[in-house]
This record gives sequence, structure tokens and C-alpha cells, in this order.
Amino acid sequence: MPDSSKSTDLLQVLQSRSLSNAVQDEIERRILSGAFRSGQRINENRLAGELGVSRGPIREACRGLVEGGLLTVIVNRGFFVRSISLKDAGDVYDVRASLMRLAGATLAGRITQPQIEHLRDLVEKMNSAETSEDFEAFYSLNREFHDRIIDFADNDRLRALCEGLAKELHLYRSRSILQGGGLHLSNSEHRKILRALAAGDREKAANALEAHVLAGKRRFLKATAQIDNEQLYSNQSSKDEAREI
Amino acid sequence: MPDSSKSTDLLQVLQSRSLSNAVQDEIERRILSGAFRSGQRINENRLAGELGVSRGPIREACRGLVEGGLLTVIVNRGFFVRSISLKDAGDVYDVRASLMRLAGATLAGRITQPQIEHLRDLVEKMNSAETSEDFEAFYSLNREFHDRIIDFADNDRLRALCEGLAKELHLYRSRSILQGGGLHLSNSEHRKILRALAAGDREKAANALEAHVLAGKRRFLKATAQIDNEQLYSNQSSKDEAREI
DNA sequence: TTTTTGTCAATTGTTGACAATTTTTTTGAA
DNA sequence: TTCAAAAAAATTGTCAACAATTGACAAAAA
Repeated sequence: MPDSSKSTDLLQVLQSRSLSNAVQDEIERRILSGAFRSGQRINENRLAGELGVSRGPIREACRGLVEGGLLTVIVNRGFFVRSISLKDAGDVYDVRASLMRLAGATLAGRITQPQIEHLRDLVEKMNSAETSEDFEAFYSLNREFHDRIIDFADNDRLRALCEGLAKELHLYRSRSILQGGGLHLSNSEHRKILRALAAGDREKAANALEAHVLAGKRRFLKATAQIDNEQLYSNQSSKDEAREI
Repeated sequence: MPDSSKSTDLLQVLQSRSLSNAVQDEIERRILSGAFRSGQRINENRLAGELGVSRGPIREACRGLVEGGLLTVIVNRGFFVRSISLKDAGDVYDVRASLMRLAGATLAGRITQPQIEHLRDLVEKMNSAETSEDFEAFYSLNREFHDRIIDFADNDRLRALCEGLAKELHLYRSRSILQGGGLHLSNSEHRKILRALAAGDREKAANALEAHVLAGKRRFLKATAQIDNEQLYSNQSSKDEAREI
């Protein structure tokens, strides 16, 4: 092995990822970060210029994202960042709740002691974050808590679908929904989930996880309604939402 | 461009759908019909020649199918029909069961009288098909029964995911699993589902639908084990499974 | 014989060009 | 001025060609 570890890493990355993949990640990143807004058209030429590639990989990446639910395509008009309605967002929450229920039921029947410890550790850290009102940390830990539960359930399809749904939810405007409001409630739910999982109680774990996501749905809907109200009062019309920057 | 019946066919479709879409459907059709076998590589040049298009649309279609779960891609090696393990198939069944549970719970709370009549009609037709041992008709009706329940539940994300999962299941070799075996059982389950839905009992409908899919999973696993046994005895190795025709 | 190296055909990855379509701008008449 | 038709520009859809990579096979070396 003549090369340094760094360069072999790079080589491996370059070999395992095609240009299309890199472009797909970049578009995804821009959508999730808000750089590409909901309803906005992807200008293939411009993006190709910015990224220094031709339109082929761009279009391939977009096809992938269409199937992944982040873009839609209209023939002869192009690719657009998918804009989802409030109902769509609610539907996604329902599906996610259903899948987390499955994760809970599955994991309760096969969880190991180290996994329990791992989850317990996360819950305790969330406790600290809650006390010190560190929302950023709480958000990150919360996400990891759910990801670990899905990972431990060991169902690749479940994992892939949950990942996609999480990204789709970002399509709905109003990021940073988890503003302290339901923090305490949320963590008490986590403890309940952990208890049921540790006890190996499938039914309780399933119900607790499903209820947890549905509670998140209610919090989301409430926060959204509030934002919509504020927008209503500030009289900021959003009729240009479906246009390109 | 030389005119043939094939190219006019394509042209007609071209108004509303792009070439990529048509190609994607064609590849999907070939996979589901068994013309493209599990593990087989998609030869871009050959397929482009057969369909009378260039490689661009072929590759775009393949990117979509990768995200849809029907293909996988290896850089510099090409697109391959995804081959899934028995565990993967089981995982898909579990997810599907979970989603049908959601469909049941949702629909029980909002089902209308005409929808009940529609489902009842399907169940009765399945009864007839069962009596006359018309497996073909039963299979088709069974599929419609499930599709209608998903439609009536009115959750687009749920519908899209279920559709994708159904296609993925076809990736597992051994089509025509529903060989009469569990026919009677299956239909009695349908009646139970219908009763719960008509009564508006969310919990019962959810459980009945989840149990129904899981029973299907057991039937599938049993049939698969049987087929595997037969293959074992007939000593037909499948080492060329991952190769092109 | 076994392993390594070099060559070559086949195939994928990417690009730039052109045709078809849509969007924008301009023009001209009421 | 206002509106609709025509012209121009911008953009997408598709293709064909080129570059890069792979896998197979033969030749050379160990």
C-alpha cells in the first residue's frame, strides 16, 4: 500500500460516487438548506455552470430526486422543487408514525442490553439539553434517538423510507419547529418509549412510538397554524413562491 | 427519422410523457414480467437500440428506477436489476403490513356507504372466483380490493409507497405464489376487514389489515421454502443468476 | 504450472451540439 | 394606451461522439 490513507480515501470516494451522485447530493443539500425554495424550477444550464459539469449528470440526478419525492417534473417545462400542501405534510406524519410503530414493535422483540444503554444515554443527554435549554443539542439528540431506534430495528426498507420521509417533511416551509414548546413533553415520551423497549413490550413500544410521532404532528400543525396567522397579519403575500429566484 | 409502427407509438405517447418516462415504464415492465431477471445488468447500448432511442433517456430512466428500488448502480459497471434476499422480502412485507394497518385505521374513520358497497362487491366476486377456482380472477380482484382500500384512505404518500413496495416484492423470484393454497383463508380475512371497516372500528380494521398482510407473508415464506426445497432436490444451481443473458 | 503484465474490445461516464418547445420581448393595429 | 400576434431568446429534450474504465485474453516472466 504505497499511498497515504487520505489519498486512498479520496480515491475510494471518487470511485464509488459518480458525478450524478454528487450532483444529486448537492441539489438535495440546497433544497434542505432552503437555497432551493419550494416550487422553484431547477435551471439546468445555470446549475451545470455553477457545478462545472454538463447537463447530463444534472438531469440524471433530477430523475433520481423525482422518484425520491423531492422534485417533480413537467415535460418541456423542467424539474421543480416539489411543493407540498399542509395535508401532504400531515399524510407524511401519519405514514411516519405508522413506520415508527413498526420500528418499535420490531425492536422491542430483539433489543440488546448495549442498545438499551445507548438509548438511555441519549435520553439522559436530552434531559440535560432540556434543563439547559440547549435546543440545538436537543434537536440533534432527538434525531439520533429516532435514527438509532430505526437502525436497531434492522429493516433496511424501513430505514430507507423513513429517511426519505424525513427529507420530504423539510419541503414544508417553517423549519425550526421544535422551538422549546413541547420539549419537556417530548422527552417524557422518550422515557416512555425507552421503558417499553427495555421491557420488551412490543405493543407498548409500538403504541408509544406511534403516539410520539403523532404528538409531533400535532405540535407541527399547531406551530404551522401560528406561523400562518402571523403571515396573515404581516400581510406578506407569497404569490411569487412558485417562481424562480 | 424512418417511420415504423413502433416510432409512431412512441410519438403518440410523447405528447404527455417524455421519452425517459416511457423507457422507465418499459424497463419496469420487463422487470415485473421477468424479461429482465434479478441481478441482470442493463446493457444501455443494446436497450437503446431495441427501443430506438439514445442512451440519455435510458440512463435517466435507470436513475429513477434506482431511487424507486428496482435497480442498483455500480459506478463504471452499470445498472443492475436489484436482487433482494429473503430477509429483504420479509422486511418489505412487514413495512407493507404496517402501511396497510394505517390504511385500515384511516379508512375506518371516514369510509362512505358507496365505498362499503364497492368493497362488498369485490369480496362477493372473490367468493365466486374462489368457488369456481378461478385463481386468475381472484388474484386480480384481491389486488383491486387492496388498491381500493388504499385509495379510499386518501393518503397520497401511503399510496405511492405501497405501489413501490408491491413492485419490489416482484423482484423476489417465484411469481404466482398465490396458488390456491390460502385462498379460502384469504377471503375470510377479507370479510373480516370489510366488517371492521363498515363498522367504523379503527382498531379492528387496523389489526385485521395488518394481520392479513402478515398472513400473506407467512404464506409467501412457506411457498418460497417449498420452492427452494424443490430446487435443492432438482439440483439446479443458480450460479449464473447475477450474469447477463 | 502459476503469476504477472500488456493489449484490446466492450461498456459506461460525460460532454457539446442540435431540434423542439416554452417563455419573453417586440411590433403593430385598434 | 391596450391588446394580440409575431419575432427573439431562453430552456428543455434528445442525440451522437469522445473519454475513461472495466474485463477478458494472450503473452511474458517467475
